[in-house]
Amino acid sequence: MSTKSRKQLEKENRRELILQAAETIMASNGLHGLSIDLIAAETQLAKGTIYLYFKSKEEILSLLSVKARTLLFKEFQKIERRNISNIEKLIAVSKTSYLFYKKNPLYYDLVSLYEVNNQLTETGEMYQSSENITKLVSGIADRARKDGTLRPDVDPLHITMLLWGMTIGVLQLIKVKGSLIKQKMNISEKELFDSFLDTVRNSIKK
Amino acid sequence: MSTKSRKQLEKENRRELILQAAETIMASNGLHGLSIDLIAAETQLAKGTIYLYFKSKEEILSLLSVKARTLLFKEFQKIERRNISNIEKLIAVSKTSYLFYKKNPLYYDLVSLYEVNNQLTETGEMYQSSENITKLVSGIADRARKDGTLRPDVDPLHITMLLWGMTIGVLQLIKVKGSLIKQKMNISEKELFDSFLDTVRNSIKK
Amino acid sequence: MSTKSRKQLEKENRRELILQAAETIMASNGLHGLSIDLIAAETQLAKGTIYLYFKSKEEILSLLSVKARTLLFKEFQKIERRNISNIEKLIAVSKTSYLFYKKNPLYYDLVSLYEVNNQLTETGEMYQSSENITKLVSGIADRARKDGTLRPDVDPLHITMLLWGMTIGVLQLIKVKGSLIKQKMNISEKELFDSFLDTVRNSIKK
Amino acid sequence: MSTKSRKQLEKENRRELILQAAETIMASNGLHGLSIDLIAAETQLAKGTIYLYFKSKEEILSLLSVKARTLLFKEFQKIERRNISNIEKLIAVSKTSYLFYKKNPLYYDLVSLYEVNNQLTETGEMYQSSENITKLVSGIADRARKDGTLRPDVDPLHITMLLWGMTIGVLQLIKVKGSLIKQKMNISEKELFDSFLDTVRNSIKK
DNA sequence: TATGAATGAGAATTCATTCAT
DNA sequence: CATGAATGAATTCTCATTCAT
Repeated sequence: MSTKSRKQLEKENRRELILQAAETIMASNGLHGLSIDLIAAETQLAKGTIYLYFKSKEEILSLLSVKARTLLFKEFQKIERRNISNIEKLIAVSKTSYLFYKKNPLYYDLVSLYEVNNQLTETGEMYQSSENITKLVSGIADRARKDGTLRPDVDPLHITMLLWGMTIGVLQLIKVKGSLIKQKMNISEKELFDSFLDTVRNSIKK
Repeated sequence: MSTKSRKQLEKENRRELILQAAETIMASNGLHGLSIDLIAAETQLAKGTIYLYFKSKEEILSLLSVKARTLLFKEFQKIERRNISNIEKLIAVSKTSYLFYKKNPLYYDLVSLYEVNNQLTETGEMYQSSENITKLVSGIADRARKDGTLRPDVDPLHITMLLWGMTIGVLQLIKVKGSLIKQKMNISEKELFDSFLDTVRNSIKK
Repeated sequence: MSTKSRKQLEKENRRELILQAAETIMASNGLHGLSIDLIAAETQLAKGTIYLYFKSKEEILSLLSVKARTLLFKEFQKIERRNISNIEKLIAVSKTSYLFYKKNPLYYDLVSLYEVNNQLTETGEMYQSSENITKLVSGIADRARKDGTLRPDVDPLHITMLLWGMTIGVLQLIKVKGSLIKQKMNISEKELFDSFLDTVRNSIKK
Repeated sequence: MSTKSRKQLEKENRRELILQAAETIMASNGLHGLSIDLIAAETQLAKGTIYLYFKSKEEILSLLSVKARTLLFKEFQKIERRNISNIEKLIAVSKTSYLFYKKNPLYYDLVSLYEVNNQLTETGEMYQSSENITKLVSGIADRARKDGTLRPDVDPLHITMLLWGMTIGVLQLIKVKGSLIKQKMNISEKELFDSFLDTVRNSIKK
């Protein structure tokens, strides 16, 4: 489809290399532990070189955030192809988010970074990646409404947003307090999240 | 119970003074706008003095977070005294969180700071303040279970944690994306949050 | 006189292209707004290529300074052809400098750059362009001396240098403080410069 | 008059130390050769310490510029007390500038820094120091007008500004081209400047 | 010749924390 | 207890110049 010159490809490789390094660093230092110095050290590149490929640190974060959302989006697309009811697809959106978080904690952080931090300004691309997810989920919700599996008093667009918000919130809870909950209440992450899914199901299923 | 010496009391006054200053600063500069320099300026104390009362900037944030939770806890206590069904009290927990967020954005940020940021380590006091809320809410949930207004398949402890997680998540969503949602989907904050309350109600009411 | 090979000519074209680009950039960004990166972008040449034609950024500035002086020199040549007394021609040198400054602020900056900044080292070519102006002006001064219109106690060579120095100084004053002078003292640029011309006339006219 | 606490004095000493260091550096590296790093090295202070005393590098430059102007101003004040005609006092302003430049080339650069560079914004203090000089000189010019020694067609305010501009210009010329002029034209700095003084005298003396 | 990726030494500024007084 | 001067590592970003291809 796209015929890229060798130059172009090499450039993209470098970008990818740098993004990889940024991921590695964030994976061990946390989102806020990223600095250009560390990226330079990790990639064995000069500091200035980083700026040949990205115009600012924020751009790097942005792109990783988009990447993470895109990956999540792809997971969501797989749901669409499953042979389950639309209402179960909605539930699957939450479930998939959970699995995504378990598999890629860093990516999950990146997805929620811009959901949680209102200092940063979303770029067009970021907005787009967010929009894609919204559209996909609201599509499912619409169909669930039409096939009568969604409670009639639930607005498809509202539940789309709420599902996202609630899921992010519960995952944060698990992430930050998970071990405490396990220890003090003897509730495992898995159990708690399953309860969440039941809760959601109860609230939206006709 | 505890007989505090004059010194002890003075020490606590100073601590209070410093915390107040920190609040004032954050109220106008945002959570990230807090610095020890600014606290020193605001309190007219020397920078070193701050460190006599608090071992780090993080401790100050911790304590304010505790304070914020305590305030929220007090709001929750008022719910207990209301003449509504236990199930409605559970809903009221979410609703109260929303009102609290609208009234005290700073406190709300402080409450969620440690829910959202896993770099920071919770102190015993912080844990306690969190525990208080949990106990209060789970108490309501237990009673709702006993009086039969809570769905029998909903675990009171589970729903306690989930309610908290979901609420925080939806409030974050509103906070960060609220204006976008209004603009693109023409859904007001209030509407969305009301939908959330309905959603919760649907999912827990027998 | 000089028979240049095609290569030589092409090389000169490239140099010219680069110098043009530098001018364009400085015209919109100011003298300090020039960078090799921008020149490369403007010329569509690679950064390294610039260094094949000029050994440093400083050389480019030097040459533009020469060009600017050459342009000024040409303006001065027109004075020679005018049908006015030699003493008035000397005054016209200052006047012309003012008009040149108003018309080409960038060129004027370039002319004075090396008059004002002693970090930079003048090249032979730069010296020559400066020399040309000096010779032209001192020629006028000599003739003014011979035809008796120049005060006899004024050394032609001295006044040549001084006229240049004073003019540059007054133009700098106008450039940097012009608006302040207008505002605080209500003296317009034009008025001030006319006073300067009168001052000069007074001091050199017999 | 002013009773300063020991603290205050020490603080001022530190500021003075830093300013001294800045001067030393600029004296050897030129005005543009100043950096916070170098100041830190020269003073044996940490970089951050510099910022305890000055809010920015620009403030340091500003203050040195003010200092230089103030020194020059003091020299000008001595002129007022001399027993010479007002017209000769005006000439003495130029002469004094020359001597000041010869004695303190760096200070001279600092005085002209803001006369020559329109990037920088003058602070109130800077403006004041400039104003002081202007007032002093225009006072002399006014008196020269009143006692009839100033040409009646010369506006005192105009000549005040022009004298300053012309002097700066001629000193720049001497500074940048002085050795060249000596070499090529065999005119010494001193001679040239004396010619300048004659020129000024011719133009303003009745 | 031409390229342009890579360099890396700066640059200014911030700020939590320490420690001698 | 109280001070506040001092620290210095960290941070982001720039840009003239070089050099392998």
